[in-house]
Amino acid sequence: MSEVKDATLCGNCTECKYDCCFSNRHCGDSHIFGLLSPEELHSLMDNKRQIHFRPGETIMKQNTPLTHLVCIKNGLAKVVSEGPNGKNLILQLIKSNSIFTGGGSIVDDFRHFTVAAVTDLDCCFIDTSRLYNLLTKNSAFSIEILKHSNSQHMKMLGTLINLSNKYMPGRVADTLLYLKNNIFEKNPFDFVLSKQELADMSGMTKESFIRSLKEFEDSGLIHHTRNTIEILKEIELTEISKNG
Amino acid sequence: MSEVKDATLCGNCTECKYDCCFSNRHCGDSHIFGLLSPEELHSLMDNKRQIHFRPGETIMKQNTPLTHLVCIKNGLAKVVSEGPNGKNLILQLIKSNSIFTGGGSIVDDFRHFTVAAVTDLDCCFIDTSRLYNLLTKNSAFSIEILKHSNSQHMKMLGTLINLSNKYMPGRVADTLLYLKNNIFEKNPFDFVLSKQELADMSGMTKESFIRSLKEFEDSGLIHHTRNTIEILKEIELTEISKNG
DNA sequence: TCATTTAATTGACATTTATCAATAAGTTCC
DNA sequence: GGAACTTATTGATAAATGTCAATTAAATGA
Repeated sequence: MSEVKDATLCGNCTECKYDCCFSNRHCGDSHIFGLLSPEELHSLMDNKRQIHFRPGETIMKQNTPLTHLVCIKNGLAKVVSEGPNGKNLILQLIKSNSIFTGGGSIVDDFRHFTVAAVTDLDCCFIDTSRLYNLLTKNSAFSIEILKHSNSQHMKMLGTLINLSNKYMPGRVADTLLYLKNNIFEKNPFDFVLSKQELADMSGMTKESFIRSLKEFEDSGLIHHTRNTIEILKEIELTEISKNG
Repeated sequence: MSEVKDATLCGNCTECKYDCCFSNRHCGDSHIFGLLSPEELHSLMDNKRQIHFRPGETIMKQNTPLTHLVCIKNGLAKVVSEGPNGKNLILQLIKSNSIFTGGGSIVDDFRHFTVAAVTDLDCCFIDTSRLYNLLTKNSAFSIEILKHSNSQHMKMLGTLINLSNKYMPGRVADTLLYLKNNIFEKNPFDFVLSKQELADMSGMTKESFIRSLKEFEDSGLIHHTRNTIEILKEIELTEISKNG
């Protein structure tokens, strides 16, 4: 983890014009930061720092105090719930231009998840107390934050309900479709994730994941090499996902 | 489902003094409604109606449009995710004086869960558009709503992570401790829930739940009759819950 | 009260999934 | 290029859990 050159510090607004949250004024699909006035935005971004992470590095650690939100400029991150007995569950992946609030914000102010870099990644940290301060001042902004928060949790619940309702093939199908349609958005796609990580996304052991993948390959539903997966029969795969 | 006498309609503020959300001005542990001015509260409760439900009746049905929030005055409700293949998962129970927003509010405005009465139950419905209207006007209120929303989801995620990380004995132990400490708050406790429902809370079949319960009985951890459960060794049970 | 229905329990068995061990393939570093 | 290490794969087996059928107990309603 290494800090980037001074220019990324928002000393004044002209300089940070090209900075992630400021330049395009949104994170992900919800245009959260677009609702702020230049002054408000400045107050939020004032002491923001952009940090680079290497693959595998931890960005936020579960159970530590939640003092900052993270805003991902580019790269891919994973949200992991570290269970007892070393059982990890990857709840979601976070792409470029996304803000991640971490769920516990406002409630108990500690992190319920670990967030780690999957690829090389640049992100910035936003002081939660500055954010909370804005919530009282700009209601359109706070509604957008509420919306973002609810949206995140609904997605996460979707994942988790899938995990507890479906057998392995359904869960693997879910993971593959999620990777293709939501994360990499092409087919075939290269994946940076290890088989262990894919298994952690699917709530199973890596051995089981590999076996399931092999069955899909044998049935002609997918084609995979070491680092790429191609979905050949998406409809059938969707059907498997539905039926659990 | 039957509507109660006119007095519960908030025609004017004097009359609804004893009504759930108005009289004590809070729902559950977060004093959400206490942050509203009398006028704001009135605008929210204006067309509120209190409805009685019989055990088993559906209060909100999954996948229907989310037009109202529900505020439970007394009785016990269950929040159910209805999965494919008829597999239900009870995500949480809701006690008296709780507001339930249903998660999808503001985001997609349809219900992601079914809510059903477990016992006889009185609740009132609050128009979401009126609530959203207040969000823009009263920032303290909207922050409290955000807090409540986050809190709900964190609890739900806790449940679901338990479900996907633990083996059956751990999940059953969780359910028993949850019932004792969070819902009925006494020991032994009578439970109104069927074994099927307890199994749905624990993410397993009723047969598996019963077997697990029997093992706990044989080990002297609990004592249970048809409709009551007594936790005899809470520390051991907590240990089982932790170890999965 | 008895007949009918529903819920709870038990047992035998099949299926799903994890675990452990062994091997193969790829990476890294010198 | 090769040793040391990590990751991926496969197989054999055990453990966890679900399914199905049979039985018992309780609740309901005429």
